[in-house]
Amino acid sequence: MISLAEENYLKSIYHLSQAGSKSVLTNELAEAMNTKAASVTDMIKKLSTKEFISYEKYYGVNLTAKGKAVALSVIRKHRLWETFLVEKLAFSWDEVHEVAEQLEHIQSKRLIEKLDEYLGFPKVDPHGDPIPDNNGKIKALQQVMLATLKPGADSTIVAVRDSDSHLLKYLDKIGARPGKIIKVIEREEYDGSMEVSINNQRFFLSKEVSENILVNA
Amino acid sequence: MISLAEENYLKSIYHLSQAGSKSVLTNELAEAMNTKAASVTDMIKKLSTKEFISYEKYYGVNLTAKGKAVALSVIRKHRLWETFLVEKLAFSWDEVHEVAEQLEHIQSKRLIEKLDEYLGFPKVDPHGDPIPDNNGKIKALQQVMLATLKPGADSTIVAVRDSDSHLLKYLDKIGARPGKIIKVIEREEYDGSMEVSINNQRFFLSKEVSENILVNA
DNA sequence: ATATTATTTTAGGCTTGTCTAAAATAATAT
DNA sequence: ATATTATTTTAGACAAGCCTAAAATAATAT
Repeated sequence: MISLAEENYLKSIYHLSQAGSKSVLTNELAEAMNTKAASVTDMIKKLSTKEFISYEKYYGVNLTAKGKAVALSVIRKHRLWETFLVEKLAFSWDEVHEVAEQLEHIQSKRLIEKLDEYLGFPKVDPHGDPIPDNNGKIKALQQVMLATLKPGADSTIVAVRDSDSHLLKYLDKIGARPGKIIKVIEREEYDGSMEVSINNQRFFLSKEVSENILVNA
Repeated sequence: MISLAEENYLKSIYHLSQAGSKSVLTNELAEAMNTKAASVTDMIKKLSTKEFISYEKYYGVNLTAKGKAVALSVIRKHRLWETFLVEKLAFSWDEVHEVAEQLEHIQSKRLIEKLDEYLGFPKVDPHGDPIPDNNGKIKALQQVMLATLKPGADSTIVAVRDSDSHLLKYLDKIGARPGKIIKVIEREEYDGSMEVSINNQRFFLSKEVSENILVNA
């Protein structure tokens, strides 16, 4: 008995608590959920009563084991559906997110088991993000922002952080996909931009872009 | 701008108006939607304002062209997803309905186009029901209830009316699937039950069952 | 240590979709 | 033609999830 809105909040809390290691604050969550702080407080209370999160007034929230399990199950579904859309329906990389946001809420254990099997039990989704298993176990990838690499370093792209469709389209165009090798040629200190090579082609990436590309540590 | 509840109402109205040829009455709809007449009246007003139905107080509703288009689009999605579940994910016939009830509300034109293509542009779903095309055209099958056939007649099963999972399981067990040939051996007048043969095996079917099996006219 | 600023919560209200109980209307039986 | 019964609508209420504006609390600056 968990609503769509509740699932989305739990998923967001999970992602935000992965980013920083502290409690997730009301305003952070409001921004992530595209809503107002007051609405977040309402929902937080509900989730807390249902014991999906622990909540200390004015000091943010943390997922309980129960809440984390829900979040990971939603993420699992999201990533399996994204894989399906790209591998089977020939969606391109940048088109899948919105649709997967809907599909992730379909309730049917059997469906997800069958889908997983149909896809050959994939370990990562098309963005390179790991797919949690049936028990909510997820392999933490050793990933760092491309932005942090020094000139001369080369590394494999494992994931893209933002799911903004303009970014994904751009990355697709220059061939910056998970699995690809990327090499840092030069880095400008004053604005954090860098020149890189992918497939033996050179590109300039702004700091915004290079912070969104995650590579092997 | 159409909600899940609205889509479900329109779908139900469509199905009910296929069954009988008159306006769909509030109580019929209430029963079909598993809700109360007062709730139906509320929703009917909203759908009427939005011009999905025409509504005469106390005399029931009819779909407008606009409303029919929505209903058929939902039905199209439902039937394509059912086909996917059975053909690709190896669901059995009787398991798909519930899941398809959820999947039919996913909003993405592109997804449905791709799914249709992936399935090879099927014309009927696993229950033998026709799949409306992209423009909402649906081929009306010439179908009659098995219950109306006379002894000696043989005919091809084209669809099953009720989607109750017990019924579907039972029909699956005796091999009564769309495409199969069924022959009426004998019919009891007093209770409407009949003896039939499928795959050269004989079965007794109650009137309830034989009214739910639809065959070629 | 206190004042200012930023964040969070509370209070009260809105919409959607549901409900029950009562009133209105239509259908049916005498 | 009128009374009874069945159906439908109205009225008023409620939960979920959101909102704005105001109040409370925490963080920060002096």
